[in-house]
Amino acid sequence: MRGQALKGHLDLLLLAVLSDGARHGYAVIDDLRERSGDTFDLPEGTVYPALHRLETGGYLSSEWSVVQGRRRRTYRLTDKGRGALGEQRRAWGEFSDAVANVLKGSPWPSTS
Amino acid sequence: MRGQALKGHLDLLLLAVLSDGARHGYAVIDDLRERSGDTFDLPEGTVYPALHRLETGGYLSSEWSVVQGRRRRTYRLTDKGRGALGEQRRAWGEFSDAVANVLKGSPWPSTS
DNA sequence: CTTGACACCTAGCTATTCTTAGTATAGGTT
DNA sequence: AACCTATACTAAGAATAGCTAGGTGTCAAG
Repeated sequence: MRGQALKGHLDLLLLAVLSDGARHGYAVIDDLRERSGDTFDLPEGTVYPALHRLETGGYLSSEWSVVQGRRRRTYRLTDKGRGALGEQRRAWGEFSDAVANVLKGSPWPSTS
Repeated sequence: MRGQALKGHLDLLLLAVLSDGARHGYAVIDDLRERSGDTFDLPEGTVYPALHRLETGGYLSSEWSVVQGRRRRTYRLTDKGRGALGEQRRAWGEFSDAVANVLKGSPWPSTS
């Protein structure tokens, strides 16, 4: 997963993971990696700022706690966030269908 | 299709359209719009520079002609371009599968 | 007491698309 | 003739947002 294929789709992924239940940032990263079969192994510098942005936008709320001496910030989807997830899912469906339609016109190479 | 969901996927789309046969830039734009069901209605300022970039990279070759008084630059996939298309298809498949896997974990909203 | 996993943070860079504006021909309309 | 629309290409700058790279600190294992 190099390149910037993620652009514009990161929020969808984060909201989706958090719609499963509240999690702290590090756990979001782990979950995303596992659920995607190692395809999305995102750096912290990508995920933390994105979570902050989503919270600022009112899509997430957060709460601090301390577990075994380590501080954690646990994020939870707000109603607005849940609504946004639905919209982003819709947009993803439209986008991926459109790509599929463009691709299906052209032939596959001979199994490189 | 607002936002920058396209980032990182534009080359794939252009190569796919051109793998169907040589076309000039304007025709690429039209084709993309039609094939995607109006989802990808890209501005010229997006497509032309991208075609130049692909040609500079050796993925496309171009040829000038004049049709009804208007000059046209017709682009054609090179072998390198065809190889890149295969690789980009693979990458798209991996990407979209990964997104699907992340999404399927979380529940759908109640049909907004 | 050093290493590695856990857990968080931010400033600045970079890549790429989009915006905006311009050139030019052909054909139709008023 | 003047004007508009569709066709067709181009360049320069703005804007977005993810990534790099660096930093803080805790805990458990070797």
